[in-house]
Amino acid sequence: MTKRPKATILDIARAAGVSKSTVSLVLQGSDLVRPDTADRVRKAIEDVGYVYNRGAANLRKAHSNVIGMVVNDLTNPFYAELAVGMERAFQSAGVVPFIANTGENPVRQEEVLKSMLEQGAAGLIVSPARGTPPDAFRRIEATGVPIVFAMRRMPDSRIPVVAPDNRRGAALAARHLLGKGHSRIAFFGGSSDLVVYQERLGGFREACREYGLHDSDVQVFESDTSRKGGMTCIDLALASETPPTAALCFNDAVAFGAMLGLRRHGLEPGRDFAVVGFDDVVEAQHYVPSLTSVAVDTAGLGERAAHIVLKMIQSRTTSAENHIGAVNLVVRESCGPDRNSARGV
Amino acid sequence: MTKRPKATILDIARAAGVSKSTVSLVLQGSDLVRPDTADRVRKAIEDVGYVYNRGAANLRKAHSNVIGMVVNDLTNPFYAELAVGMERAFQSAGVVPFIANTGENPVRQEEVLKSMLEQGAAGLIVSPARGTPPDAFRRIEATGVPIVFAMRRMPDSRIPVVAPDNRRGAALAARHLLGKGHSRIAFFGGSSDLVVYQERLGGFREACREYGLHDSDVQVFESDTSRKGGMTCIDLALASETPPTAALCFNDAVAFGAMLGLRRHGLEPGRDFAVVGFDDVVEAQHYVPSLTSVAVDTAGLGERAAHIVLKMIQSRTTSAENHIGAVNLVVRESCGPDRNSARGV
DNA sequence: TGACATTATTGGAACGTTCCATTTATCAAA
DNA sequence: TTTGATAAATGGAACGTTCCAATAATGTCA
Repeated sequence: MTKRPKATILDIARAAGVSKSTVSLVLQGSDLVRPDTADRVRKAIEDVGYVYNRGAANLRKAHSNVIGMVVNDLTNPFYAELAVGMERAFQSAGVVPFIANTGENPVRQEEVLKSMLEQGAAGLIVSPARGTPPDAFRRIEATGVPIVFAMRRMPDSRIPVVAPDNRRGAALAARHLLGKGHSRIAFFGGSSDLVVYQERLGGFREACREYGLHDSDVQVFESDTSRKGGMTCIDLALASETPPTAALCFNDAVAFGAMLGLRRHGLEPGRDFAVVGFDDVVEAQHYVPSLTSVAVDTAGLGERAAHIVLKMIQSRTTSAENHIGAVNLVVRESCGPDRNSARGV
Repeated sequence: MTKRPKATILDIARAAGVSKSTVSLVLQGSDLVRPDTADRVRKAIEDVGYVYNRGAANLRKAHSNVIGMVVNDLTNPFYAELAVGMERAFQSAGVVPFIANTGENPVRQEEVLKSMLEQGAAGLIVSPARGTPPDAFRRIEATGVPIVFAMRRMPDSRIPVVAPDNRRGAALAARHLLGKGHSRIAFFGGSSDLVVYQERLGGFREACREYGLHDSDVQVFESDTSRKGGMTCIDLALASETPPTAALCFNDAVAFGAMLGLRRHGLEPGRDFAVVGFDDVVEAQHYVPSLTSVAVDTAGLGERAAHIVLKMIQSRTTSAENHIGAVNLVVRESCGPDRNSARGV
């Protein structure tokens, strides 16, 4: 419809009878311009329907104001929550972050990161896709753009990380299960190419050892970190010679899947088989039976990550402390009652 | 760390022993440059770790390649699915969309849209926040940037819309319930400031009239479009003098909430009270009881919307046909058996 | 009133790219 | 060879902003 070329700072200057420099000052909210002139300029801006050209501005300015968050799976409510936490922090800092989804696809991730960089992102928060090659972030590190990993991390990278205390969380959950008297216990879901997996499994194994189980006694089933993956795990577990009676799942999605699978086998989660999840997504408490899970304060970690990049940008550094968030086990129905009625709660 | 100023096209030119124009041509994949020269240039690009400055380019070029999707609530899996559908379409077109969340907040939405525009967005897909003022998009229309509404729309706006056939979907669901013999039936959730609400409620009422019910016979409870809202609705409904025996819910979130609420009242959804949702999010089939819902092909609509903006951008027009997507009722457990055992099915 | 300090305003260069009009290299045919 | 045509490469202006140095306007005080 509107064919007229978009208005620039010069058009405004003309309309308000001032120079482009003055308009620029007004745009930046400088107090070097007399209030009534500023008003006149603002009015002109309004009148011509001017839209600021950030691209042009960034050409001169040191910093752009775009911050990108690259997440591996937006359909997972867990990451959506993370994104929302970050947004909150950014909002109060007056910046609008751009979110991009990689759908757990390293190739897509590459494209997305490239695009963010080209757009002149001032900072990046990334939860890397599964299977990201080790050198994927070298390029970015070289550019000096502040970047932090959230929730997930790369094997040995100097990029700061914001994540929950996976090891401790898993140990907490495992101890709870073991304390209930389960002796054949399994770990469901995830795969060893994820650092998070190693941490969680590590914590799990640690707790098992504390209770005198050998590594060979605990069964571990890798799978997708999805509902489907959880169903696969339970199928395999129940088919084994000595089926476990309890499982800690890599995340809540896997746990939901496992519970679904149990029902399919005619077993009731909680009563016949104890299930514990990880992440404590909102659904966990509403599910039937409600899911015992390790709460990690997702949104809080998101906010934290946002603050860290913001600070990195401001102090133009590329390094920061890692932040390992506290975790706690929230016990609900899915982990069932004590097995060994002799023991305490 | 890296303090060296970032490389420009000129640095590459120097390194490759050509002119900046040649580098520019290579960057654009032009075939006007001799293959071996192109290779030399590409090598130089690689060597210096050059990152393309899209801002600078857009200053000269007509179109940028950023497309924004502004969604009202990313934590709602329904909208996350929508976003993913769009991404798929954009990906195969080689563009990286930027997602921004408004969290159902019109003020935030304003900021987000402004930012997208300033960034030079070539096109926009928006599902407007609840309570968006009627003139919120006038600014954007004036700029001539292609924009389409997805899932939600504004009262009377000429902006093209991609949405499911809400009226028909609601009618379908209501007829199913009425056909089962329910005569006291309610509509749960949503509020009249949403066009979608009016459409769904309209279809619902239409079906009720077909079955001889008066408008006064059907009970309507407005609420948040969330789980919490659903719980409120069921509380109110059960407290009424003539409680309904079935409800169509504004969306699946409300339906989940209603089912939760029912349990709290000692009633079993499906058996004691029929619940039908809308949108058919992935959880619907996994819930216990599984939720009968109106499927709208969310991701498909997302793709559709993406294609439409893409076409609008290409043909530099600001108008397009609306797209009303087909819907169908997927019957599961939550709507229970027939009431009147004399009747069919 | 003049001189000076202070406050407001301004012109021009620069940012990194694209695109057009040219120039230069290459190749075929005469 | 020379010529002409075609292919390849190039210099410079332009895009819309910021920032600096410089100028113009205003205010203060003797």
